[in-house]
Amino acid sequence: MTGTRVRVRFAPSPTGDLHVGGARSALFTWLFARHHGGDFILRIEDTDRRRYVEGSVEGIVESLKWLGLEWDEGPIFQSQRLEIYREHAERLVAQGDAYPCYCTPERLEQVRAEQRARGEPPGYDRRCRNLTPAERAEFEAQGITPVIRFKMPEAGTTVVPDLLRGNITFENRLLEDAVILKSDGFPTYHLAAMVDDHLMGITHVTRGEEWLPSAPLHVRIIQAFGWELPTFVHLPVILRPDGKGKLSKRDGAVGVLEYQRAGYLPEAVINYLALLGWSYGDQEIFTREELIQLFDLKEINPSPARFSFDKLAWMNQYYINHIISLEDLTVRCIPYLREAGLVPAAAEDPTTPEHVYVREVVALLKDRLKTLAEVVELTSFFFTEGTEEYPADLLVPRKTEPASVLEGLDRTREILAGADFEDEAGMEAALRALADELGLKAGQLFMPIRVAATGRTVSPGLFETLRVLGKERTLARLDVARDKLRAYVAEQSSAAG
RNA sequence: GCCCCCAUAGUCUAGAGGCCUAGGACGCCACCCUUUCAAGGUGGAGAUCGCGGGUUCGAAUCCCGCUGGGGGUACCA
Repeated sequence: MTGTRVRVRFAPSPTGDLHVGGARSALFTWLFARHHGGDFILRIEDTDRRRYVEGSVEGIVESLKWLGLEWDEGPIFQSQRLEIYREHAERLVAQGDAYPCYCTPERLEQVRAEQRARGEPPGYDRRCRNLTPAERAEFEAQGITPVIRFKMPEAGTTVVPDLLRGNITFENRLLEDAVILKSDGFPTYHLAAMVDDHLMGITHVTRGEEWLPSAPLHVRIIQAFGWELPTFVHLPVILRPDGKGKLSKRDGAVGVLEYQRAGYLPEAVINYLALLGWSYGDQEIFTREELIQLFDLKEINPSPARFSFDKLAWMNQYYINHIISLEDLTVRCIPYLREAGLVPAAAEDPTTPEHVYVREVVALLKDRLKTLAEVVELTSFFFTEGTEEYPADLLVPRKTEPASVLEGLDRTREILAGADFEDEAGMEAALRALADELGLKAGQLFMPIRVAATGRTVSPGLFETLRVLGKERTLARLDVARDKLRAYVAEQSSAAG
């Protein structure tokens, strides 16, 4: 297969949102294609009408686009290729490699039940494998639409070559005659995927490890057609954080689009997913280009890995704090702030004062943001006239007298009224001196100011916050705080007295 | 039950016979920085390399068995 152009595909079935496991398969496949300058094809395996979920194709497409995994061909829908699969199934029947089966679901279920009762491995008993033409005609006369089953050899072994695990040998006698064409005329995965992979010139079949048990069937089907085997790469499954089974929707945020909504960066998600089963020495942070250059399917660790929400969250924060630029972060935060109604549309234009202001705010949050969505909660007070409502006692730190806090705020207002708000160091020096004079620790003075200015006890650095807030709003908020505190002190003393 | 895959700290992993007194990262703990929260810095706890046999002068690395975990066992993918 050396010398041929690499062609790979991502082939999800439209049964729901694209989840992180599927996204990782797509990523590995895409990286391999890009590394080799090959083709990445998107194929939709919609051959089960019962499990089809409306809108999931759109979701898959949106997810892949968001992650930046662009495809070169497709999406190709298997449901539009039914004729192709039917012809191939008929060809196998004509060659004697497949046969129509008229057994009812009820009979199959009964057979399985009996096998289980006898402790035998369940499987089709091949009753229709050797029907006489007369028997076949009889079933046809009854109007039964048959399924087509593939004839597995009854003895010997089938070897599946897997890129990550080497040759895997299966006993043919333990394999059954699987259905390849259903009675509704749709193919099963086994037929459709093999036919498409061949017709589309797929060189490397990347798919989840859950396909390993049916791989010998696939090998036999391909051989029955006389086609060349592709390179099989069975990617390890992703396990739940507790390791108990495959990761699934029940385990929390698992859909790719959920991460988009929660304010994760696609590059962080990509980086995290790449590290789940693949590594490059001690390096952990990779640009997309580095990933393309360094990635190799052969180096994938075949053991299943658990999904860690914690590490993904860390990765996202790391990208926000250290990788992307301030302007980039600003641009990405604006949609969240817009949606919350905190900033005007003008902020989207980088030449406007509104945009510049958002950037100043975001600059203060760059080291604190874990997700983009958090920007709303963490910065809302920068975009409103006053602060949100807060209880008066929030202004009084532990082990501090309300009266001295009130005095501190009064004096602070006087000092700040005459201060240059662009001079953070100057404001800090003046207020530190004030704290000294009042016999307070810096924190005992700074916390009330913080609460007055922001309405909360957690915020960016105090003086940069004041600078961005500006004198007018700061003084107004200090006035509100002083009134609130005076009322509180009065209430306390009357209660005490 | 049967078949298949996998097996280094709580988690993701480095390691392809001697470089390993097993390296990195997340998480955890402590200290430093410090006006809160983060970020950052320094240090720490945490792995008899699942267990038992081999092979070898020498094994986390090779072989076998066991155990554990995972996957499959559909007219689902």
